[in-house]
Amino acid sequence: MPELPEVETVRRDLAGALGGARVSDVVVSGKRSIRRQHPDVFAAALAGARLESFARWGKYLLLGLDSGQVLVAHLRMSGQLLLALRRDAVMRHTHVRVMFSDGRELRFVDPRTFGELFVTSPDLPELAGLGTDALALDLGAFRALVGARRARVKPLLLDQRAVAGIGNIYSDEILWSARLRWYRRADQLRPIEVRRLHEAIGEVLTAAIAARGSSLGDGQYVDLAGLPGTYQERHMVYGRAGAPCPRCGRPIERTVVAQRSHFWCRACQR
DNA sequence: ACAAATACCTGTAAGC
DNA sequence: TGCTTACAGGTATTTG
Repeated sequence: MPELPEVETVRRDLAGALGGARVSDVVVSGKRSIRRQHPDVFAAALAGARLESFARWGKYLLLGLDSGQVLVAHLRMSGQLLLALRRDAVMRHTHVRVMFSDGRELRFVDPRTFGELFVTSPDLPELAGLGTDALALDLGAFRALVGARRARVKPLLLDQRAVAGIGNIYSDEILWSARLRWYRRADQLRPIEVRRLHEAIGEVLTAAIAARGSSLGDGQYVDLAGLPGTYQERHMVYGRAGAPCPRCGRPIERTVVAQRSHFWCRACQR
């Protein structure tokens, strides 16, 4: 579910709420969420540590600890990080509770259990191969990347080894903004089209962050306080099959690309 | 060397 | 009112 804008929203919330907080205890009730290491190893690495920094790389959250290690979180499709008080009722699908010495706690809730948390060293060996963050790519680097890839643009935007952070919602919004069809080959885009695509990535992701991300009808993405974002109100194509294109009025189409829904406008995407 | 299919899960909505 | 099916923001692995 969450893509770069949603993860960035949670990152900012965490930085505002938990800077300097000290972990007193960790409870792992769903060990599938801690599958890269033994839950006891995970808990021991966190116990007594203080949260010092809050970074993001693509869709990964990187919480730096005063021990020098890093708590890594990926929400995948249905994961949520929620700030609670220890006395608050624990909702269904809560798999990990990171308790702080001041009575607050960070809860990892994840119905589909695809998400995960782990503690690792600051060189992040598990993230080797992850591409440059989508908001850190300047035009020159983006040109070099795109020019070297034969892939179609939509699969390329979704490939986290190429560019990190873009998922199914934002790839469609970006392609609509750049007026490009999904199947255009990256290395065959004209220079002006590469420029439009790069600009669209920055504009769409930045606007979505300002709106605190997209929350769809099922309420799966919420911020640290459990509140939804509002960027779904500004989706131009995603989830709007049959509705008029905001640019030209022709109906938005839905087609299946690489087993995922793809929303686009036949008239103004070329 | 690729792309496509599959697997991992639960919840919800739509169709019958 | 059920019951069945399709689909969902992601990604690692297997298959072709």
